[in-house]
Amino acid sequence: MKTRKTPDEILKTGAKPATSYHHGNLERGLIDRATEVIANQGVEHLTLRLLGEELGVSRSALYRHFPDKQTLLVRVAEEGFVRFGDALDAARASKSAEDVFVRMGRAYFDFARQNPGHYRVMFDTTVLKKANSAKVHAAAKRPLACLVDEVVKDTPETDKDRATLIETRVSGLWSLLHGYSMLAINGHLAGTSSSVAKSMVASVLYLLQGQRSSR
Amino acid sequence: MKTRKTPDEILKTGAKPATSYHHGNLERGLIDRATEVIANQGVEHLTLRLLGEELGVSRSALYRHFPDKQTLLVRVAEEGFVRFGDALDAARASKSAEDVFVRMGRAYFDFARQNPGHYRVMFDTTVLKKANSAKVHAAAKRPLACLVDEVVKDTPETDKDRATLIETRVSGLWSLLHGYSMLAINGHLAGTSSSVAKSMVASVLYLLQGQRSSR
DNA sequence: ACCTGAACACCGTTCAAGT
DNA sequence: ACCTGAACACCGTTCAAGT
Repeated sequence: MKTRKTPDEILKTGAKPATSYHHGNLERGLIDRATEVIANQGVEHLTLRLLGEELGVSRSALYRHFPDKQTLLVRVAEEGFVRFGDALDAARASKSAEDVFVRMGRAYFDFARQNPGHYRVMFDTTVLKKANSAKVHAAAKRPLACLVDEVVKDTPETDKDRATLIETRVSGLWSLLHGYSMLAINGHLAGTSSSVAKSMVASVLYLLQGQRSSR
Repeated sequence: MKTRKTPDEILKTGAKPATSYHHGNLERGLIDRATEVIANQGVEHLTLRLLGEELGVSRSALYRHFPDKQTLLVRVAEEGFVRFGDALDAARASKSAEDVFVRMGRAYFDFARQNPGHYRVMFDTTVLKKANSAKVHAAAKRPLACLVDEVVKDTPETDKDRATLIETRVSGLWSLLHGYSMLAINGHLAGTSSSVAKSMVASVLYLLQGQRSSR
């Protein structure tokens, strides 16, 4: 357990981890290993002692790179938001407007299910609440901005009270996707992985249909 | 801080808490106080030491009534599910079918916002996952059963693949409500309390409209 | 500049001992 | 039967000391 390292890790961190960490890659190693532990066992099982042990480093070595454990988690969340934003952004390349929302819905849901550790840390209150890092807050805005952009495009300018309608549409879509993601991650949704995904897509289309009928 | 007690608490637990706990009301006191702490400060701030201190009892007194801390949390969740089920059930008394879903949506959302501590513990994975209490699992089923019942009523029997449609409709409504609840609790939704509630109701109606159009 | 290792103040849990 | 208080094995964090 103590020296469990995949070939990839050894490659990444150098052949002599105990000394190579003197050259500045411990920070990277801490983030990567923390991400793995969170994904596999959940945030609550991440301890600095275990982290140090697995990287072949003292348990207080972290403090040379981060003010505290919380800040390490903020960094994990930040990288999650960037990847999440990329995934949502990539899903926007589509022809029909309807297809965009289905693709974004799938991208959202897939990211959450494939990166449950990341997703939980990203939307956990305690981690982001008092994070004074401007970077993480900027990164957190981008995924939502993708959703907002597409809703704006899909909402005619002729509408009276257009701003309110847009806000309602965005919060509705986001809530639906966040709800499906959280319930799926926490094992509350019965059925196979693909049947749940089908339900999710159907629900996005149902909601979209209702939203559009109000135009 | 150590002996902070409201008049209500003293009334509930007796005038001489240190001795009255010998008569079997410590279990009740632990659950009530834990509920308050979780609601006000979150689960992560609940410690057995603080709990004992505030109830005027040793930190290990809990173990006479619960196997461990986790089981106390399960009891808190269990009582939450009962009250949650009651709230949803009460919302079902209505004339139009459409109104039922709006009322249930409001009841769901209001419960979550008024009992954020309870709601988080109830849907937190780590608490319920390994809870071997049959009671809590039964209590957890009732709120969802309310939603299922109304969807069943609202889905014509003539439908082909009716079971799948019902499952999709239920998971959609539940995800929408859970998403709105969690995002609101965690402070991710902008706007006033009532404007967010309006958006939530509008989204429920949008989703419902889409679901019904597929009949 | 970067890491170690002992120390500190916490935590949940156990258990012999008190009443 | 119910609770105490010391003890144990953990935890995050600090800091003087090593290289």
